[in-house]
Amino acid sequence: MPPYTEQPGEQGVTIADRVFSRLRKAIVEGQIPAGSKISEPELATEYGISRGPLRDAMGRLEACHLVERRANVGARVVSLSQEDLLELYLLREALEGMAARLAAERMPATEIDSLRQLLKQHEQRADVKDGIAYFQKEGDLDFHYRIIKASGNARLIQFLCNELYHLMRMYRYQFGMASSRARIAFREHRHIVEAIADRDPEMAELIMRRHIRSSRVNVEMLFDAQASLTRRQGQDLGATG
Amino acid sequence: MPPYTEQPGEQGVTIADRVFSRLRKAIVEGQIPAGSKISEPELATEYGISRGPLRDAMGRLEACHLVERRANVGARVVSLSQEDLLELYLLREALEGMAARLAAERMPATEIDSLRQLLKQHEQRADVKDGIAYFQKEGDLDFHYRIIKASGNARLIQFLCNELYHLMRMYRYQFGMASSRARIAFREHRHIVEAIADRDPEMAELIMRRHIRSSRVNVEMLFDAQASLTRRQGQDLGATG
DNA sequence: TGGGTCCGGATTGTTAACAATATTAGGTTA
DNA sequence: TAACCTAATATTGTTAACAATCCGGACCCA
Repeated sequence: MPPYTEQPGEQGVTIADRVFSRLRKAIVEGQIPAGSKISEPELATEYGISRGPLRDAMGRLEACHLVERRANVGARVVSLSQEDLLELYLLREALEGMAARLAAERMPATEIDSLRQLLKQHEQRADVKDGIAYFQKEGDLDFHYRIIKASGNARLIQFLCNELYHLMRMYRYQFGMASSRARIAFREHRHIVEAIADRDPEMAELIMRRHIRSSRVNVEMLFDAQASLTRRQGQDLGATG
Repeated sequence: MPPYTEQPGEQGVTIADRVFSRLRKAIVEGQIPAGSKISEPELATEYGISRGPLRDAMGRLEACHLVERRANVGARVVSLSQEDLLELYLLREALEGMAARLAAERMPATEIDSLRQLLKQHEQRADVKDGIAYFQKEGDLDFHYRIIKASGNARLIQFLCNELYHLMRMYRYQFGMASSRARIAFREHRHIVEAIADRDPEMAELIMRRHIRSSRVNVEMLFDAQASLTRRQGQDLGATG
């Protein structure tokens, strides 16, 4: 009875590949809590493998910033912070702005059509109530994913889609930032596509940057509201205690 | 007689740390040729270590894009291409533009002074003939390094200074792009510092982006000239052969 | 009671042997 | 002669045992 059985979406020829995918999913979705310590022997026996490929997988997780290691001490799942999320938004603003610029220069007309269809799908689902969550969760990422791919810049794609993508997903899972911005974001997406279709790189970059910056500001306000709320709660506790 | 003796600049507590630094240096400086295959047992015996920490080090080298691995096949030193270098310049344009923007917002006045002093040193050395090469080789990187650090964005710093920095150094070593642009580049550096001192983020980003784009265009022209040259040589060979 | 030192347990880093995979050379056949 | 199959070989992936390092608690001392 092998304790490790392959699951869909865990493609990869070597054990380290598969356990990497599996661990990444567990971390992103919070099954292994953020900030928690990871014991190598424990995980190894749990997955029914040896420590060798596990350490390999851990190294890759470290490379995409999902775990942090200290020599002779151990590894912890990365702990998410509000500051870090805001920093990530700045990175995305710069890089995805560039991606939009390049997409406007190079994206084939057929793919632009395909992108328009994607937005139409989003529009239909956005009418449904549950659809908003969907839109925020995966649809938005899908859209950005496509623009990045359309940039045709292998390094840009590699960095955003492999190294940062899962970290962003982790933030979405754990902070769960569904918001009233869904409709506004959707409209911004349409403007971006229009700029790309117009072959206007400057405009495409500008709108994409503003789009991401708006998301950032939105999140920032959310954090501020949260902070003032907890502060008030703290005061209440102080009064009653 | 241990075949492995620590060298300066190879700090790191674990064997994997040290061999990683050492391998990285060897690859960047071309002692291990670009595109060449890496044999694990060979390197392991050469460094007097086992394959375990070597594989660990290889994994990290892969993470910063200096080697490429294929399962059950092996690892090769990354082979540099002109297209890839041009892609890298686009990344830098986006990210270092953002870094300059942030630096203009946050860089302490004392550090701005220090940066001015650095430029003064460059100015003095730029007068010397050998100085131009120095300026192009390390001085330029130093300047950009400082701006990036001054951005205060940990992710930005991490990505540019750890993951991409050594790859850029590798390109400089192997393509050796000293050029007549040294003086122009120096003047652009001064403009960037002025914009930062003026606390003008827009301007700082704009100039930095133009600065990097100019480098990119310069390299592009160099490649074109090179290509037409080899093409002509090919024709000559065809005529004489 | 507070601080410091030392020891034991647990965890990580490292090693060498074992298993599985891909490449290459050689032979065979159409 | 060229294409294909087969087997040998070398390389990588994996495992389990060994060594080095760090963390926590007990003990001692001021």
